[in-house]
Amino acid sequence: MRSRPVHSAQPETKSHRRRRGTGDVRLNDIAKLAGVAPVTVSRAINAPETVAPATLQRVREAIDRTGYVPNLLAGGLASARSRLVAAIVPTIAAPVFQETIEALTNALAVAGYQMLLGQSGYGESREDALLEAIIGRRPDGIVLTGIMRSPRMRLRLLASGIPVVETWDLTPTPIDMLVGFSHESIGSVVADHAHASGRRRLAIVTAADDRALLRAKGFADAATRFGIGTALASEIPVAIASAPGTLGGGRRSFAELLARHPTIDAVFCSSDMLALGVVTEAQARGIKVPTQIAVVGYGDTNFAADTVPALTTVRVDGTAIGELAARRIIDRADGREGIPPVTDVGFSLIRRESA
Amino acid sequence: MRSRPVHSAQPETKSHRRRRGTGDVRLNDIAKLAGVAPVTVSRAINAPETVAPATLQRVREAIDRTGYVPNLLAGGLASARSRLVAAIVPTIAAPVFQETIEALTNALAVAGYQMLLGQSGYGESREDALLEAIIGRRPDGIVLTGIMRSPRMRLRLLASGIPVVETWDLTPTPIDMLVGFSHESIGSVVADHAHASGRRRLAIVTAADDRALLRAKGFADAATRFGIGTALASEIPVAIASAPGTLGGGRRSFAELLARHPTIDAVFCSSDMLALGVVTEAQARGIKVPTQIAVVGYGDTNFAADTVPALTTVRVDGTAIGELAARRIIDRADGREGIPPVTDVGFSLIRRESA
DNA sequence: ATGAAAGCGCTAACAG
DNA sequence: CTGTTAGCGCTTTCAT
Repeated sequence: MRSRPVHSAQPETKSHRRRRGTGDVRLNDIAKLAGVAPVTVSRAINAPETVAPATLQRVREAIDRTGYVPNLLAGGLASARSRLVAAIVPTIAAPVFQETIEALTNALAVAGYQMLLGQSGYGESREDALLEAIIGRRPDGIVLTGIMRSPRMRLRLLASGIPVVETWDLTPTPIDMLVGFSHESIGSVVADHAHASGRRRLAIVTAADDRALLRAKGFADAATRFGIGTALASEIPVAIASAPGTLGGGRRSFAELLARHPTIDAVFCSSDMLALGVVTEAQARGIKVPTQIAVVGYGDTNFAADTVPALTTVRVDGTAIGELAARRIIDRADGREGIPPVTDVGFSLIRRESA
Repeated sequence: MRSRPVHSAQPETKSHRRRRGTGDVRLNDIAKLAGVAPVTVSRAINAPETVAPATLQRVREAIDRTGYVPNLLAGGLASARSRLVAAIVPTIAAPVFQETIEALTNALAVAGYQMLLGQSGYGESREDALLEAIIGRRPDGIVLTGIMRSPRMRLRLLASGIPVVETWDLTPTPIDMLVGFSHESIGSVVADHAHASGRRRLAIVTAADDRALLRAKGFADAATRFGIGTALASEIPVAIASAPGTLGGGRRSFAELLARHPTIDAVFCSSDMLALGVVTEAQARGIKVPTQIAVVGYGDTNFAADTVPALTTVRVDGTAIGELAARRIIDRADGREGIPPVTDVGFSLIRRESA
């Protein structure tokens, strides 16, 4: 089967005929080597403070000598704590979530947890299988980027009894816990800014994505309250690009928008990449940004400050979201009380040159 | 401890005083409901073709009725196959690896495996802990993005006996299996292209990253073979930006390069984002691309085709890498023979407008 | 095609 | 502080 060298020959220490797992040295072997009972080794590893220093020393030596790595599958089964947290993202390619995933992975690693990563963005049937596979691992928590909309899945998650943190959104009815912010508020704040800057013919370029559409809605609603929009209609012109937003998508959407509404003077984009596309297309056509048209992005991606002109955008602290999500799960696992079910991390409008 | 509703009350079916895991319904319960032995339920789930249709039917009904989800921790422990594959990336933020991770996750999910994600980019000590945690889960395979350089870690991986696939690089001495391509060849091919286009004063903007430096080396070596470089010296001017490469980093590096070597006529960048930065800085200074200076990127990121001018870049099929890596691991797990230890997926130079 | 028995490697519970 | 005992929930082996 395998053909690579293995640490040492199978020790026939114990049973009569048995199969054996990948690892060759077990807790028991360490116990024998150190001259203690297996439990003591377990304690030395998981709760060193409950073991006498001298014993600890002997156990540690035995571990170092053998290169023993505890089998966490067995540990998880016995303790009903897997020290595993599942994160479900629509797709790994979405750069907005990266900061969150990165912070989450780190915070979990520091606390001795591993992260199981799943992608949900492949239709209902696959999503069902994904959830099944995840629940089957009995993770100590599940972090969702974006709230879960499918009622079936929500029910399944609830029934599983596993702590769930939904993120990157705000909903009055979270499955369990939530760390996010209001997308509609963002749209509203951006519209305020455009209005305050004297813009009156607003438009939207957005990716076809639930949360992006929510921001667009907040923007459109606010604009409508101001009584502004295109020249005649009170409706805000919208161009929808396929998700995820790309530079090319931004260019094409802006071109399309311009063809239909040549007089627009501000565009709110659902991502910085789309915004950069709009700026690129504007420059290619000799339209001045921000003089003739203001452009606002979303995400404060690492290029936003260095484009020409520098992008005005909305920043969300993805790192904070990841860290808080980790904290919520760990607190639950530790049986802590009084964990806030909903946390709003807010956002900020970063004013640069493009608007 | 937990305060959310749980599926049903704890069934006191079995033991005298016992603790219980998260899930409430077990294989045994299904067996009783369906009127069969536990093994039969196990078979119905893992090898349905070995069970009589009528029996299968009854078992499936029982599963549907209860919402039973098998405990994979227990299954993994008993079978010594965890159906878990670990992927280790330097950081999640590196966009080049996204395609690979995405393809890997999918290919694994389809085959019934889950992916454990770990970040190595946080220094030796953390890397050690990471590896320990991963090995402890007894994954059926480990995929490394980039080869592992630390000898300690290489040894540890080897000793674990777990199948390993190194990716995104080519080395004569892989730990186990490898799916990658030659970074030096890329540099060499780009230098050829620059030379063939009549460029004679070449320069490099690179992130401080092992593989990027390898491409830079290939580029510099080829240029030296042509006897070209700056006006006098045969050394190629290099500006090093901190990893990961950003648009701002590209702008600053290019400015620095220009200050030292005002006559350069071609720049090879270690990422498309850096290349976009170079183009941006050039435009801000009124330097024409490609007329006055040619710019080549790396990655063929989704914006490369749509910038002005469109970026000439190097494309690597990250999806193929991910899929092949998954295949290698699954083939190993299935005990297949004749798995190629090294696979070179190659790359291609995408000629667009910037060079 | 189905079942009985025996663990996989670890930890919780209850002493001492 | 340390040990004994009894599983965690599943799959393997061997038998029918």
